[in-house]
Amino acid sequence: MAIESHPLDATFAALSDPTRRAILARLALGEATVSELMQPFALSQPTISKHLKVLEHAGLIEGGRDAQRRPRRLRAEAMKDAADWIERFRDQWDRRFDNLDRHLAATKKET
Amino acid sequence: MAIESHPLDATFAALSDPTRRAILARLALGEATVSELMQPFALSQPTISKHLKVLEHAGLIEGGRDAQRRPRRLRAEAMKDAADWIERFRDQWDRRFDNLDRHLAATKKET
DNA sequence: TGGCTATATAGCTATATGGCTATCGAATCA
DNA sequence: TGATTCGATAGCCATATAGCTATATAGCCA
Repeated sequence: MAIESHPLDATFAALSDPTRRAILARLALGEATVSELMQPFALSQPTISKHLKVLEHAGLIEGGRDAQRRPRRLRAEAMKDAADWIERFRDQWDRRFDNLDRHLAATKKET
Repeated sequence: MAIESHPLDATFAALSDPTRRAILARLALGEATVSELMQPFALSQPTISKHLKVLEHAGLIEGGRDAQRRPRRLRAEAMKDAADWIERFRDQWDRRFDNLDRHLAATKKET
């Protein structure tokens, strides 16, 4: 691993777990407490809290407080950074540009 | 981890490493051999090969063969799947919708 | 105060990951 | 053929991660 890690490392790593993606999908509908978030899963509460910590570390969520509850909500900026990185490849799939690219690469090799 | 893993797990996990993202960026310009791909990094050849295997397993690249060379090229479909997943959150950042969302959540709580 | 509810933290285990060196296999070239 | 080049594979190590149970902390309520 590199000495210093890029913010996108943590973002994409956070997105690589299905439980965390489901949590994010839920939070897209509005903020939710830990109890609410753990509801759909057959996982222990500490496990969910750990996932939330990963998401928070990646900047994908943030937490408030409401008495003894710690409602989490989405932070869209980190998601946007990930989206922006992927967007650079858009033309490669959008316009079947990958086929064109292969053709160009093959053509260039001949010259 | 879940018993069966979603394809997106591997895709996002592959994207979480800066070396692999750099490799993908390079491949966006056209296909390249292992020797060419390892050039920008202070990493051993087997390490690069391992990264390539991760990318291939995630469906993000594919390999051809040209004599004893194994040129890799991008596979845009997997990238598109990742993009599509993230896109669902677009309105959350695009139109400052996260602020509106918070307002709605707060309002709903009052009723 | 005492007890209940909501969440965090500690500490353990098993597995996955990223790095390395050493070595093998296959194709090319002299 | 033999040497060289390109790349894959094996095997090792250190660290990170996902899960668990047990326990601690903090706020609310009777």
